[in-house]
Amino acid sequence: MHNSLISHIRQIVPLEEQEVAHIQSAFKPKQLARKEILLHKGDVSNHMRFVVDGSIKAFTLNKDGGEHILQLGIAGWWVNDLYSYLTRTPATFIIQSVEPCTLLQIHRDQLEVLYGQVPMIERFFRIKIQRAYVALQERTVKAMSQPAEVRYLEFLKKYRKLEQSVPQYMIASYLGITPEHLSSIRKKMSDADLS
Amino acid sequence: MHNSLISHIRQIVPLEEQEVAHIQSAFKPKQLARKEILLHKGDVSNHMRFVVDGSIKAFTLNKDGGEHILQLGIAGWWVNDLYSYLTRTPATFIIQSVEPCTLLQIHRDQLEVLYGQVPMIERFFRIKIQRAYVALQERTVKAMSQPAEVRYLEFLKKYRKLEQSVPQYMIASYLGITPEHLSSIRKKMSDADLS
DNA sequence: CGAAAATTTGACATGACTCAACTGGAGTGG
DNA sequence: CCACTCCAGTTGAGTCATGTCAAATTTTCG
Repeated sequence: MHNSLISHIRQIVPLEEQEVAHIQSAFKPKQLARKEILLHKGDVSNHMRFVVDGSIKAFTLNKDGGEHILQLGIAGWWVNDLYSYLTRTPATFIIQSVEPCTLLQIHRDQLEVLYGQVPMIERFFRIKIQRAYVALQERTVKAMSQPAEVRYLEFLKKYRKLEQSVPQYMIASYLGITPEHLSSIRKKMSDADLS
Repeated sequence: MHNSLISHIRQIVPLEEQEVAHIQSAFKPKQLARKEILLHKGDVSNHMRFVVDGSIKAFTLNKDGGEHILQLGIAGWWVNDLYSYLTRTPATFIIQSVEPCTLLQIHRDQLEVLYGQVPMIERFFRIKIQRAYVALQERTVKAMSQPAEVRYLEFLKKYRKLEQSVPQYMIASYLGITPEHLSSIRKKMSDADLS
């Protein structure tokens, strides 16, 4: 069984050995091929999803068919349309694997049962959701106040691993710029390095 | 006593008459003069705050002293550093009145008591927080994908009243652009109207 | 009324996008 | 193993979006 989820949860809340067993049987593994769609726009998201391996994205499409990536996920990350999950309303995002991907997911109903067995899990998710909210606030402020180059540098600092796991044009989409523009930023940076 | 809070809550959850009384005694009115600071950066936010009248903003300062407004609030809105409130950590935002302002606020401890008296209130806040999250997601995507003129037009449609209640340079800050740029967008729009 | 703040205006510089062409690597089928 | 194709990434030219700065004008508030 995958241990990364357990150690991930233990970074935030303590767990008894017996509780670990409950968690491991409540989460179901899910394999995704490359570019497989996990959640379609308009469907209700009924699972919380943890990435064990591979990479995955959550995005919207504009009317010209262009992607706007809201979330990128690799090993150790949660990916979901949280609003759809919490409110049982149709998803506004599409969730799709980038590379072949292994997830652990738990259904909403099963999670309710798990809350009874492992009370700490409720705290764990409350904390994760709060952190997601504040991270989004920070990203919003920065998207509006900092030029793309600065945002890219911060991205590199924070998500070094992610940068190596997803193609560059998706990072551009995540940053809210065109692939060409990101390319020119990278060129400018490497030119500056040589001097 | 102010009734706007009660009718606001009743738009989302039903309330008995007795519950209304509990709510009204749990929330305390607070008067603010113009430009009065309600929450300093670094303090912990201990209240949920509902605007009865006037206008108020939540913002960060960059190193040059420039404001970045994350939230604007007028009558009928909630304004808070939600993360600080939820996690009892130091606030990253400053909350300050724009115009003289009347709030109704409830302390965290008092809210716990109120949850016992009026269970619907817990659902009410859960729904409000979820909506805040999805609104922020939408704003983030649009900040990165749409030009300032489009964002301003959407702002006008959604927040007509707000536009008349706060100075233009704050709207520019909320939109993530300079006051000069917003001014030129408005000029272009009014020029186009005449043709 | 007078001072301070907010808004407008215009000239200029930089950021970012579009489009088109090119490069280079990863399959794929012969 | 080679030629071919496809796709990601790069490059450059031209254009539009947005920021900076300074000055003029209007509004607000004491």
